[in-house]
Amino acid sequence: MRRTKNNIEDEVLPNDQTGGQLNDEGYEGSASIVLKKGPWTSTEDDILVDYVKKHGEGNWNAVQKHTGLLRCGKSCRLRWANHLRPNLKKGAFTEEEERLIAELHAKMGNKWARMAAHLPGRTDNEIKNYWNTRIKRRQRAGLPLYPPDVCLQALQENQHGQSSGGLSGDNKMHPDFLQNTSYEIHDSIFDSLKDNQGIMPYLPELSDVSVYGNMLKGLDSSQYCSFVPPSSPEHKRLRESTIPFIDSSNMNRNGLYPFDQIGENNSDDIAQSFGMPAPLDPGPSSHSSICYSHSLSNGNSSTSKPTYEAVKSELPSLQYPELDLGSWGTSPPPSLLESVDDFIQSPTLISTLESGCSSPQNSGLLDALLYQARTLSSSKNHCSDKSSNSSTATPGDRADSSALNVYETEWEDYADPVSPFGATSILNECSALNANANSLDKQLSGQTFNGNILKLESVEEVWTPNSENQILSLLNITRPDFLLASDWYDLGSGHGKDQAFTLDATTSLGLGDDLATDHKHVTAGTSKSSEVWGFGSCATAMIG
DNA sequence: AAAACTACCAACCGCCCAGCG
DNA sequence: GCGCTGGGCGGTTGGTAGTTT
Repeated sequence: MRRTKNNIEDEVLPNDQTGGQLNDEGYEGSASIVLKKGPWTSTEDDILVDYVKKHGEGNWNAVQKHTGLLRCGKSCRLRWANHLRPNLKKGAFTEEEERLIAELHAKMGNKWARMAAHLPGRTDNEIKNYWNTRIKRRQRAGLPLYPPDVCLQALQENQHGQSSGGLSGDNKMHPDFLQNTSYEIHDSIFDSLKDNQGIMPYLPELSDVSVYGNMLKGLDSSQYCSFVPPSSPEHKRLRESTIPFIDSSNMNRNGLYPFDQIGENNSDDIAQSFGMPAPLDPGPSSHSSICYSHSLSNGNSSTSKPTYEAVKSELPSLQYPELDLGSWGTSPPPSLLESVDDFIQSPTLISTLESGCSSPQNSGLLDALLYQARTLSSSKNHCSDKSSNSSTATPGDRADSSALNVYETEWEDYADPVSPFGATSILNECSALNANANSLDKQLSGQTFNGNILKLESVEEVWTPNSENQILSLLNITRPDFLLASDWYDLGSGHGKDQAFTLDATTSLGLGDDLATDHKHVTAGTSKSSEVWGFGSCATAMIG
């Protein structure tokens, strides 16, 4: 590609390049010099290589001075590091490398440079691009991003590592330590499960944001399935999209609150809104001020300690993975965090929602819900009653949604009529909340999901029962993310995204395996379906 | 066969951070 | 504390190749 392009440029640009270099050579300080951007030509490469041979690496800004190369130092550095330095390994990644990348990503998250250190001849950028492509490809194929054995290994290592102290709550760990305990996420997840009767895998038992975030991220994909180091110094890297504290002004144009602004307690509420019991009584810790840094999503750590600053999420290139259950095969559900950012950062999501909730980009919430539902159902067989009639769900579900029935029609257009289940209940809630969150605040308080926090502001600030903030919890499900998860299921339904979505949404309603089975039936015929739903057993097994 | 579309990928850019003087 | 430099990472761009119409 580039080579080709460069070759072409070599034919076209040399005069320009060489001429410019010659003319300007030695006058780097001149304001008239305009550094070149874009693809490198072979001539430029030669110049740079010669320079490095003579002067060695480093001091890249001097390259232009010494060679007249019209490239900035950084460009020279990148060119050298990514393309010109010796021992670079070109070509497709080998299976061994792929596996290693998966393992490393499970441990490190999106620490491409660190991963590259383990892959001689490969660059961070190369790995990143590969991974991002992998995410798309595998998710599209309905395959788990991480090999099962990698996940298991991660889990084992994590558990082993955490037994020595756990990481939760300590985001000041040295990166190396984090790396060594890179699987703490899993550990935390499962510890949490154990401690909490395994009811709500999402709910971090501790106020460890990273744990929570990673749990949400799950084992799904790249960042979605990455066992990102729970914490790292990089929480500082919170950048753009810092969302100020929640207030009405933060509602988007659709009247939806960005998930980021929702307090952690929402998860409980959300779970309850689906007829789920309050997953956990996290105790004081649950109310601990937690700022779920969205940065978790991209592997950047997160801070497990409470923070009072707005946080921004950093997502990998593929921030809108077309999640499919297959990717869950060995992992916890994908994180809601991604969905949140996606929603916030991607205007297309809004439009998509408006156009029918068919966005392929947001599935985190549904994944989470599905995961919850399955976990819940597996842990509580009695919940299977719900699954028999999803649309009606349990009285609790009904009760939760009943308040929202008023808005049911609003979502009819979005609900797939084919759906035999109560997917509409979710939709109803979504619409209801969306339409009149304030009015429902009191009604539904305590009935919203739990564990679906994407990005949290300081809980102490955000979560104030009976306050406006409480509304936010309800609004969790109003997020388009929640409705836009169809892509996960696209793998099974093929063309029927809407249908698939509806079914899955139903499943997410705590309907459990029965519905999962139904869904499986619906998606039958595709090799993906079994894999997708294999997740349930896998997740259960892991939880167990 | 050709156009249109899509997926993939290499490469680059911008922002940020850490280290150093 | 400030500026410089190197480095990391997310996101984007644009070309190529494959597929579909």
